[in-house]
Amino acid sequence: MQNQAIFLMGPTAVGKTALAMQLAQRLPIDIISVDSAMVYRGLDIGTGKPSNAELAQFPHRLIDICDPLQPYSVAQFCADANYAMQQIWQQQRIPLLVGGTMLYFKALQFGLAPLPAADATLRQHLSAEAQQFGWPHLHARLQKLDPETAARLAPHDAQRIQRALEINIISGKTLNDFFTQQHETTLNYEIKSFALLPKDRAVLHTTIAQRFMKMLEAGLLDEVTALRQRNDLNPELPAIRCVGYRQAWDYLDGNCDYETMCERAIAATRQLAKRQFTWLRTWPNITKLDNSSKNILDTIMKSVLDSSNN
RNA sequence: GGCCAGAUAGCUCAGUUGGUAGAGCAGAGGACUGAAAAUCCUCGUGUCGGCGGUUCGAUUCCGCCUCUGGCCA
Repeated sequence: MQNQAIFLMGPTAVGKTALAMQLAQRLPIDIISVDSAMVYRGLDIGTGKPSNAELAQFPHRLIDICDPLQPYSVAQFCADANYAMQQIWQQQRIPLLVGGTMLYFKALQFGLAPLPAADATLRQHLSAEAQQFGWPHLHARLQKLDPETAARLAPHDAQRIQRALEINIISGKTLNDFFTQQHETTLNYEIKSFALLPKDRAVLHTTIAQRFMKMLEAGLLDEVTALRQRNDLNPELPAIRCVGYRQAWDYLDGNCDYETMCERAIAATRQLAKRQFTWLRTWPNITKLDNSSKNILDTIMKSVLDSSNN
């Protein structure tokens, strides 16, 4: 029997976590979180992490594995997730990968090129240079070092220009040099992919707004205040750039009023959901499920049990 | 009640020396290889508050009205 894994994707606030726990109650599965924000310790309320009680009943791997001071990465995720899946199969169980970080799913399923790792010092230098001369200036520099990549990047795409330069400076090679080394990954397991989607966008938008208000009631600002009191974190860090945390941090800096902070955080959440829709719209071999329909559990369980019997 | 300032895109506002208008935000679509809850690209027709007047032509000038601020009574 071939190993199998269940991938459960979907935009923020559709109910992925609740569904995952329902499945865990009915099937021999272990949950792996696919979420670039839940990896950080101390970011609980704003990331919609399951409660301690829920985590005790349904343990999630890859939650609370990283300090907010240290950036997590897609490559680290692939290593961690593959390791976790091996463990789960050894126990004769099925991994359920659930979350909304679509790049992580993509990298896990389709692989990554053997690129050099991030270099914090080099990034600092490049950022300082960009601060002074602007990203178009660095884009022009990339044009000389790696014209192919420069051609497909916009002059203000700070993050990708920085990464492309970083790779070139460290290795002397272009991005395409690495991409051609990337051979198609052959997975030793079968993936069952599901997308949990809302029946319509307006409903999701309402849920998103209500959910943020509940997060505030649950003490989101206290949580952010505690992070600020560490004195070693700053808004440039990936953890503090997370939706909700970034806006709350800015509010606590005194840069906007409470109402504006709420509006911005909710809008940022909607925009996150929109980007997740874009990934999902053309995702290959995926079963799309309406989160308001009754037989979601049956659909997934039938699909999983069918392959187990083959 | 009188005076003044406003009324323009879903929101905040700019503008047209009279030729039917454009930014930011929101929204929509898209891209995405070690920061991805990130980063970036594309998309702007709306009785220019209402009714009249002047004019070849009014969102723009004039009058009245409605509404919203502010000041004076």
